[in-house]
Amino acid sequence: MSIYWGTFGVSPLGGLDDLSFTYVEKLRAKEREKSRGETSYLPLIGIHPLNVRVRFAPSPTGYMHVGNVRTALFNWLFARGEDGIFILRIEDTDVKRHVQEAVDAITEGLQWLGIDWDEGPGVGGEFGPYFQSERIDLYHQAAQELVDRGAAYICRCTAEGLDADACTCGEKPGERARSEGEAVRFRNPGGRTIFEDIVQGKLSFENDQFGDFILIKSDGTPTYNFANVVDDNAMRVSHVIRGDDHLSNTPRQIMLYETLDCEPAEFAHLPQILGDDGDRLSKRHGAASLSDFRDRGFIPEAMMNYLALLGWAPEGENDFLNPEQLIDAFRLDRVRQSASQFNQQKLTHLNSQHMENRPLRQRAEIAAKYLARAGMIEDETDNDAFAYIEKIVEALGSRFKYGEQIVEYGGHFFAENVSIDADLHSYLAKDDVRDALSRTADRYETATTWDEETIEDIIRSTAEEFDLKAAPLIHGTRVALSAKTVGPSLFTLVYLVGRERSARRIRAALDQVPPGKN
RNA sequence: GGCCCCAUAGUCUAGUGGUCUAUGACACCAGCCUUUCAAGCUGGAGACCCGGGUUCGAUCCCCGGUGGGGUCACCA
Repeated sequence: MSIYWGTFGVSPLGGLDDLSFTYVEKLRAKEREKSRGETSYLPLIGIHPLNVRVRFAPSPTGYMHVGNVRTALFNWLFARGEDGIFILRIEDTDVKRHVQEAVDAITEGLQWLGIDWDEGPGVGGEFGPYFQSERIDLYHQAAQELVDRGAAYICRCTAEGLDADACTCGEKPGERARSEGEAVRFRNPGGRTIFEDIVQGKLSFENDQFGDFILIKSDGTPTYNFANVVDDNAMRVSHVIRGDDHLSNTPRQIMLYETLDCEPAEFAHLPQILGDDGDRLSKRHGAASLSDFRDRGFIPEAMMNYLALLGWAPEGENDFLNPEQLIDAFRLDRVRQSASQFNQQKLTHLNSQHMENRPLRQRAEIAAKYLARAGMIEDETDNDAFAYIEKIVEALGSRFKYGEQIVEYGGHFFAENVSIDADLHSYLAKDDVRDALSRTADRYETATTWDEETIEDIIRSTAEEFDLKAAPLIHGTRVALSAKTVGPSLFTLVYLVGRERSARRIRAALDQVPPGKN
């Protein structure tokens, strides 16, 4: 008798023979008895004595969909919170050759977000390899084991026009091995599969509906469901946390666990993430890829915070959490069952909150990067330029909510002139304002000191001189200097634009904008 | 269509068989602050999908309906 796959046996894959499984095994046997006759699996939430081992198992598609990122995040939060192991496994059985860039997109995305893995590409681990394309022999071994036992059979029917029931080519158990061009089918035992999903609750499926599904395709590669179970078992995965689009794969997988004499993992199926229009999130929504957000200057801790809030909520009323707090607060059994829509406004809000927690220097570095990218500064590492950027970012304060925004709010600091849109001309139309503006330009140039106090004094006293309130002069100055009605404190703005340049911009603005009727 | 899942404000959500007159956040509106905007503070508007049943009492439990979603591959 060969027990390659038994939980207690010596597995050629895992190499561990852990007798501590005995306790839970007994309890589960009891549960099984209760649901006699049916293929039933009821996990024992809360008393699982195994170490938590979870995995994120993406297929390398070339980019990181935010839905997948959220799945990775929940796995990671759970692992970190339970002192467990987080595994990264690449499901590339379908990929003809190893696509390095596609794998890089995954690892770089995770690293950027701050998700690290204990086993997987780059770090190894004792349950490797962690690329399915390198585990093909293992799937064949497992499939042959099932064929030998009569739990699966070799099928050489052509794929076209064939449903499993019509395939009559089942051999006697153990008769021979699969040869080139043949598929291996699972012999569906029928009955029902009942299991308790940590998120979705108790679920029940009729097994017959899945037919005799394929384990090994005729080209020799394993199907998703089969490779998944073989790997999850070999890697001792204790909890399978994945999107709920896999819900109906679960009974198939549990059947496989059972016929392989393995203890199924516990399952937690996460609800979908939808676009802001309620449709499935896709490229069409502009930002379905993690890199879209990274490129626009959203910061990882905010992204993580927001993603964690999709389908899950912490206890209490505070949802502004850093990664450490998320790990602390995260509970798998508090995950919701219904889909949620992705809301960029909330993300933006959280991003600005997390930005405020970053030291000025870091915010300035972010700004420098985007200014350089937009071609507004030559060299983002230049010290003088950086010192200036720091002052601008400081002045902008909470207005600077994510990286890309610096171009809009701060771009004019790096230009000689600004162009004033017609709808802002009214700020510069009145004669008394124009005269006062002209006067302040002169006074900037002749001032003996140059600081914000001096600037404020010039503006307020000039306003008085022309019998104006300070506000219209202030507003006119802002438009003349920045071509905007919003921005930092005006006196800071003048100071940062600089003495000569402020004077030049004011005069240029008066030239550019024709006087209007008072 | 079969199977499966889901249903609290525009969005993300908390919540319980009875002070639920339903929690918090984003967005929205108003006020305060202020030179503008942002931020902040204060206040405001805004929701338990529908119909039955169980119950003294249902947002909560059960059934049905409706709506939404997932899945039905030799894709993952």
